[in-house]
Amino acid sequence: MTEPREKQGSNTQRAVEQLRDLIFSGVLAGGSNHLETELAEMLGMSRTPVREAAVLLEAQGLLELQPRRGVRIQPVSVDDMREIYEVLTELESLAAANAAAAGYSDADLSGLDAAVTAMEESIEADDLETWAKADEMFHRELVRLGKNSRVVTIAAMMSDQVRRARQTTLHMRAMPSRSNEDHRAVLNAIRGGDAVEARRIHREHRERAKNEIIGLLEKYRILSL
Amino acid sequence: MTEPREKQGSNTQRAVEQLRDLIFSGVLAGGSNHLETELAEMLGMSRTPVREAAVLLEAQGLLELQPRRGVRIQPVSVDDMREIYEVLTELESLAAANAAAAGYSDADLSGLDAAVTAMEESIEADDLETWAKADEMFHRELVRLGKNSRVVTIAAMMSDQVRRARQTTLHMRAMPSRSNEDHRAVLNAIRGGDAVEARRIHREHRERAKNEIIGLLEKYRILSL
DNA sequence: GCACTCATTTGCGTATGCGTTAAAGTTCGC
DNA sequence: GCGAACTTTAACGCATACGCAAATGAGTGC
Repeated sequence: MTEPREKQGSNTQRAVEQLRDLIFSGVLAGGSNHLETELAEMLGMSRTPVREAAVLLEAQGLLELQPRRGVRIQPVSVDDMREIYEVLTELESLAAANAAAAGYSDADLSGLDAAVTAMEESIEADDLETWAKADEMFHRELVRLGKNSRVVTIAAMMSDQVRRARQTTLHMRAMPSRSNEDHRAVLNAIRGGDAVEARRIHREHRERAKNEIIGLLEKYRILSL
Repeated sequence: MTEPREKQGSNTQRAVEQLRDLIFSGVLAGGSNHLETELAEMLGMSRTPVREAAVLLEAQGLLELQPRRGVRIQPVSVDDMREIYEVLTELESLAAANAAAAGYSDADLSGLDAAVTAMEESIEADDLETWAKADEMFHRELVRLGKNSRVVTIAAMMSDQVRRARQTTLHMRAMPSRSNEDHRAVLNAIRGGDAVEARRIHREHRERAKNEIIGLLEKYRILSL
């Protein structure tokens, strides 16, 4: 349940990072199979650390080890998306409620505020890429403020599982004005110490986000990513 | 995010199972350190599969790999318990609501019913061990009925993290009559298709369970397990 | 007695090679 | 031509060994 060990420079750690990058970017496509030896060559190291990285990434739900068929990159179907968003909705809403109950000062909430502001600016500038980064920052900061390290870890895991799909669909979506109103409203509820309202708003926000991305996948007949 | 690979009889799989048993039973005590070589000897295999098992169990939050200090069994503090129960409460309540909305038949709910009945019987018989098993079965079946595989996996992980503590405190607690009334009420709400009620009852049930076990730890000055 | 330096020990991350076995390919019979 | 049986190939799980570096212990000087 820990983050990958902070083994600065170990080959396993490097393999984890590089494999993640390859998975999120789609270079290693959802559903594709790759032998351990192939990946070891790709990453320029022996099979042992690659295998160890794969075990870890399997536990994170990003891939599946299939003996004699190699490492299968876990595709994410529409149903997977539903599941993932369901978990995120529950746990982030909990975090929002906890954050509201925590009595944070304005300084404590500056990270959230900065993310919302960055999103507002990127919407004005029509810059979806920057918006996406700020969006991610908002959600990460939100769960951090909820002060449950397990929620932080699980939410990160779920976000990772859905990352490729979000990246792939980013430019298919409308400019997320409504989304950011929600973010601002959640932040205000937290600032005002209203746990019930923070939870409610965030839940509705996440439900909308789920429906939007699933709607895109269905519209464009994307069965899985 | 997958269950450990179903590699029947592989040393890694065996190591995972045996280490889990040792951890849950307290033989490998929370906070204790064990070298990979020591564990390899204990399990009668070479270090490679032991290390692979440890990587996996680290990802499940049961232990931590500390270079040169070995494998540290993750102790569970009162704060950890709070976190774990918070996650379980959210996700199981979601599962209860989903199960209620799913329109299950009586046959579909027979597993839940059997668990509740077994608990009632073991309460009559003053048999806490049997009650604990039935309790676990109830919770597992509940999340299964919620039909979100990720919730199933996360809930299992959280339950594992708290397993030693529950086992250790089992005989310190009162006979759980109220607990089982809750179980019966949740089942009835699910049977009646009332998602809001199922969620509410289960949430209160889990809150009570959390407060009870934490109360025990604090009463007996048990700082961590 | 304490702090510093150097030498030794040892634990781990990794590379390599071997044995097992599943999968792929080939051959033969109908 | 198709299916079954046999053979070959190769991927993986694992054991072993090696090199690196962190930790420990010993010795010396103040």
